[in-house]
Amino acid sequence: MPDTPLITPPVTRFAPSPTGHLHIGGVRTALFCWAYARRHGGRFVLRIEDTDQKRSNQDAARGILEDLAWLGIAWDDGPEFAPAKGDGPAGNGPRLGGDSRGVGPFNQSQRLGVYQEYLDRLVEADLAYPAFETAEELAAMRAEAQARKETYRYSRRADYERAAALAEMGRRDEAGEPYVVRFCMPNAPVHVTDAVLGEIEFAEQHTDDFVIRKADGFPTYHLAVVIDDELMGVTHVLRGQEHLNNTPRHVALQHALTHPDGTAFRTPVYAHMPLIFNPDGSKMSKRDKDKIVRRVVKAEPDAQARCLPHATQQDLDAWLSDKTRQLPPETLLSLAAEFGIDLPEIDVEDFRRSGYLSEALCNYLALLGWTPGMKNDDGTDLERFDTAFLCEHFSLERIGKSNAKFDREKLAAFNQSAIAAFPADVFASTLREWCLRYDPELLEAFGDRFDLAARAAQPRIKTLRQCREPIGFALTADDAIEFDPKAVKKALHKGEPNGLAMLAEFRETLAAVEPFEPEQIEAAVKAFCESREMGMGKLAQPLRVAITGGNVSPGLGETLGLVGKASALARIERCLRECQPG
RNA sequence: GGCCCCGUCGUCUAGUCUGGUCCAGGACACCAGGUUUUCAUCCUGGUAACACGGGUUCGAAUCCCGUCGGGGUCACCA
Repeated sequence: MPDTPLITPPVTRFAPSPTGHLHIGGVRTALFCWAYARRHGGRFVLRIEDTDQKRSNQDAARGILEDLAWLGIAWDDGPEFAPAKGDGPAGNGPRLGGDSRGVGPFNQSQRLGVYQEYLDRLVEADLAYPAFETAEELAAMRAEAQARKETYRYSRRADYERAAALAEMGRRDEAGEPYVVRFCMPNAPVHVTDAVLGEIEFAEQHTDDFVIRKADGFPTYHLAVVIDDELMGVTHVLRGQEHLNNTPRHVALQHALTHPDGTAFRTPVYAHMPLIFNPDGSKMSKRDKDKIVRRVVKAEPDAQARCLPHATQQDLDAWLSDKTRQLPPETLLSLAAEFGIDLPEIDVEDFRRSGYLSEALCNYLALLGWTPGMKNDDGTDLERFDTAFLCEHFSLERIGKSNAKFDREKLAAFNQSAIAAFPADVFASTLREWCLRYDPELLEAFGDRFDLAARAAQPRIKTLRQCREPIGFALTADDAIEFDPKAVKKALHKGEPNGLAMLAEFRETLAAVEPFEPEQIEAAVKAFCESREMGMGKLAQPLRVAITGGNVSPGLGETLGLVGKASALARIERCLRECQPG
């Protein structure tokens, strides 16, 4: 279905519930909502759906704002937020959010009065009604239906007396006793037009009279979402396909609700996006992280003892015996560190910590369920692009219909090229920001050689976290380098003259190199080899072994420059002493 | 189980609406070569898919029906 020409600019919204960091699936939803608004000169609203008092918390809400800012997804209306320097593309940018249209507040918990107003009118018009069954009674009825192999559907009892029910509602309001309000689902099929999926008809007998006001007085998601979308002028609802079955409820509510002046609610354009799964087809769940750590902990014999510094015995036992239980993120992190486990990345924060760049993440995610459908000059499909491109070309009609599996390998490939594409100085400062947050020791360890370390690592890593690998030799003490016997044999013992002899000879030359920087070092090695009419490898490989213990390392100049002249000479001396044949 | 959605290489996908240009193109991964002082990068080449069965048609990945498979959802969670 083509996107209809838009007379008025669209308004999209992203409406997470603040129960933790932003889930990777939510990122894509937010990204598309934002891109769609930008593409058509509309507005992007961020709303916090905190109507579940038990699960919502303000730290999580704050975390989600940070996550979005880091990704460079800027909201026009919503909670105010000042991006910090490390917050990706939005860092040091203008303040995010605000309420220039006067449609806030944007936390649903602050809008209770609004919902109650609409709810009252619904009850008054007999489009909704109070219900007094207890949770136990409902559970019993469900069990009964289950036994008959039927799906339980709530509907108003035939002997329901409205006057008596309203009286009871009034009494309970006075007495502060709980009850719920249910919506009268109309007895007719509901048609939904979806920009991705097309026309869908939901037969009336499959949706029951659902709760719209909970016993604690809060609205349910269904009521709140419909009222807020209307009041905030939302024209396009992009969300995951898991919400498809909720849509007839929302459409029915839109038909029933009216503004105080009598005007009707409008139905927005819906676009339900395919879901994202793990490679094995399972759901990408925050619990995956707990699952993998729990498995390791259960398998380790002395696990309990090793866990205790990180968590109380009580919490641990509860967590170990209940598969649905989650440990606080920090605890999980320290346990993972304790047992050397790589946690699967699920939330934005996980990917950020693992050293993925927001550029790569956004690019990869945009491709999960959407393609620009354009070619590069060489005829290959265009799939590397930035968010500016996305904002210019995103369209609902090119959203796919089938679910996707999340492929970390491809993400890593995107990340690697994003890293490689940075100018050296930009990469160094990107890595520095990352280290500041996740690996300050590394920053400390390299000191004024940090930029060189970044330069050596840049072409060799897929994630920022991997930066220790190619330059790890520089973090080992000179006398702690372990010489790999195979490398020693190949590079130092073979040939005539052998590598050790080359090293002994080159020592003097190296000692004279000044300044001791990659370019000068490379030049010295080159000149040395040319003067003897031999290949660079004859000297380069022995040097590698002497400095790093193995035969793989960054460029020679970088490798030597990273340890510094004193260490380089010391390592060569030690190698000469300890790696003699026999 | 009811309802709803989906089904092209291992994975993400182009192509499906408007049937022929598709013995199906790209990307990631994998394999083989090449460049390079090692590694990484880079370059070249290769393996690999229209779920199945009917139908419509001169012709089907593309249209129709059925089967099978996958997913979502059936809460006082969102």
